[in-house]
Amino acid sequence: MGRAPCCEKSGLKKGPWTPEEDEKLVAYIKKHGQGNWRTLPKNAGLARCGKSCRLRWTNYLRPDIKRGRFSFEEEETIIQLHSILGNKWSAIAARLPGRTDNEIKNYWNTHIRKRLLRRGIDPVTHAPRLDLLDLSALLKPAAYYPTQADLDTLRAFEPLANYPDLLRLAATTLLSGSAAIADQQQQQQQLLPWLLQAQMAQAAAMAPPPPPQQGGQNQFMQQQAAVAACQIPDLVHASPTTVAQQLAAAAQQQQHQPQEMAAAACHSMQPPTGYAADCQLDVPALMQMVQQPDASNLQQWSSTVTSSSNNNHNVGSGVSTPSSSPVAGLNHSTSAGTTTYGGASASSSDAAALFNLQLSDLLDVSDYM
DNA sequence: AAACTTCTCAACCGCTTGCAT
DNA sequence: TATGCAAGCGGTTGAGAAGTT
Repeated sequence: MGRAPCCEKSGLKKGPWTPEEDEKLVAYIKKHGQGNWRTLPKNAGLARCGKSCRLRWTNYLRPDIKRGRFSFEEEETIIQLHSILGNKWSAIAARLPGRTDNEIKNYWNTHIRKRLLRRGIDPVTHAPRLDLLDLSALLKPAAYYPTQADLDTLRAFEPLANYPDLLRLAATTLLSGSAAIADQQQQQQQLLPWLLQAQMAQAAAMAPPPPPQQGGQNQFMQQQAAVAACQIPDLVHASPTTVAQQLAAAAQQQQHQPQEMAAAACHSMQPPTGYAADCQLDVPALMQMVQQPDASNLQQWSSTVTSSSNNNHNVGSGVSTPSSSPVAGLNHSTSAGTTTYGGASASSSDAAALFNLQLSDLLDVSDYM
């Protein structure tokens, strides 16, 4: 249907409001109240469109608007609400008396967003930015040659080589353990479980919109991601049902608004209150699991994810290895302490040497920059 | 002091939603 | 059910302020 313009385009003033205009608008609304913004300008003697009047009133002239800097409490509230609601500025503003959605949006974009980025937190997902991760940071920065302890640390990660996403997760945990800033460390640790969920939701959402004839297949793949999420209850103590429901719901919307859906799916997974959640990543359990001879649980999970990511769709993780990455072509298999990469075999005792070659290949950071 | 860059935020634009007919 | 319209929303813009060289 054709849409009528919100106001007549000709003869209406635009741009900054003058004190006289403000006065007219305030006087009129005080006398007649709000409502019918279309006819208000004419009745109030203003050469403005109704939309402009409404905006001026709601964002600036309203008597209950709080002016001045945002308090620490307000800022914390905004961050927490944003982690839950996303860019729903009006919803956030509804919980901050005296603040307008426009004001909060501006404050977010000019202050909070930058601060989160500086802390290494993605302002969209509120998760640590894994794209900035580098496993080399696991080694002591000052040590040109890694110590035996460093190599042992890396060796412990060897079984994860076939699971790039888990490798990144574990790396994040280790990095957070050595972080200089205490609160950042705590935040990263608390965020990990939620991050795992969010990554999967994000990946499902970011998958290219399917052509009409392939819609069913795409939805199937996203459902598979949800199923995969449910298959790691030993690692992520969250409600798998909830995760699956959220992913499935998100997948239904994906055809229309993939970006918004991603954000919604991530936010709906509510990272822990001030990042405290009812789920926890059990890193020791993760390491124990991957060090089992057959690592069957991980294999099962990983194969479920990867089997649903054919046709170049990386459903398993938001930061899954791209198809161009060396790992995509790895012919990997694991068995009793031996890991095979593309036909080459190495025992655990050779892990450190092997990792020197493989880790950099696994973490192709440039793909995410 | 001038020129330039960066930051801030009020206002606008275009789209969506919800309601009345 | 389809249409028209008002109101609301979120993203973006651009002028002025503030900071830097």
